[in-house]
Amino acid sequence: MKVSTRVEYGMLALTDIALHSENGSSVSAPDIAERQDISQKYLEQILMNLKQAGLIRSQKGLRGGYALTRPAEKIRLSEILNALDNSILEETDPVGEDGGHSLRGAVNTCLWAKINRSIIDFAEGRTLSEFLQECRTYLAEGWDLYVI
Amino acid sequence: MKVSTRVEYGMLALTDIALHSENGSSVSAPDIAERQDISQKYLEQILMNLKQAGLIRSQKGLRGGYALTRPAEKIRLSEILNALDNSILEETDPVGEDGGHSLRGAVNTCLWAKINRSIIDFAEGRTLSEFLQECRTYLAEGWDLYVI
DNA sequence: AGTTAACCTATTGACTTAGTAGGTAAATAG
DNA sequence: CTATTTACCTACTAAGTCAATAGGTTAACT
Repeated sequence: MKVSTRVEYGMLALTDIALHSENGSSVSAPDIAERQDISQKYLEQILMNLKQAGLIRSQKGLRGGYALTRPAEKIRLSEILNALDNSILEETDPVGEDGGHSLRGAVNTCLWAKINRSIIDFAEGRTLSEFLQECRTYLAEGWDLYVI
Repeated sequence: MKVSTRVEYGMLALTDIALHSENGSSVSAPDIAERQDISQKYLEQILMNLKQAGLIRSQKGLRGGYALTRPAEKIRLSEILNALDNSILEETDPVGEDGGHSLRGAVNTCLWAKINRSIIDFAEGRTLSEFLQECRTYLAEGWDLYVI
């Protein structure tokens, strides 16, 4: 499955913010864009999505930027995906125009609903902090994540 | 997650063929299109994909049509999806331009690779016949699947 | 007052999706 | 042999999405 750059950049941004903000300090969009090699203007739009979803808060002006509104343990992957992509976690409607009592309804019920359930369960069961932990593991292995 | 009409119609077509072909008889595209309410021309393209993938064989001329090349128990959902959609079961490349040793690589490895794994495992573990069984259950409950 | 950075809106080029359209080639029935 | 049926093939298109780019305005800090 292909993942959109919006989701990918959003994860990069959240990770960058989490790893760079010390005792509540903000991380600016230009800094994130520079470190993660993302178009700054595009990143700004993505950060707006994350803010609207309540995952980050912002501070204007010099030394401004973005910070998580909650500890990373309380940010679910599902929240991130919903903020950045309105289809990936969308449940298939098992009931079509005909009330679901059709072959089309059966396809949805028997297949897509189950695939979707597994994706949603995965996304709801994972948090940003778990991902950060895995990143730290990679860092310990000598990876260069451009984040420290 | 949104499923393409190509995949949806392909499943409908295979199901229709499986439920309508008796002792190896063929099911024609016009008949499938009529029963399942799909554009015939569009359906033809989809059936070509399924044929190229070796899931159905065809017979031209009057009383011609399509039939499964194998019993439904031996047709995996993963084969169907691969025939109709070249991205849904595509694995995320954990290694990017930089050899994967970046935050971007970590995102891919830690998240998408796992989500993809679960989708692929599901698709490889299921067959068309299991789906047909479920359809028959719905039929027994009085659904009108336009297939019998 | 000047700089920094967030916020907002519009536009664009490339690509994909979901078909439509118009044929040709082969098999069969009469 | 001919007409019909059906599969097969290729081109096109209208609409929508994606991934940015562009050009500003507003707020905060020094």
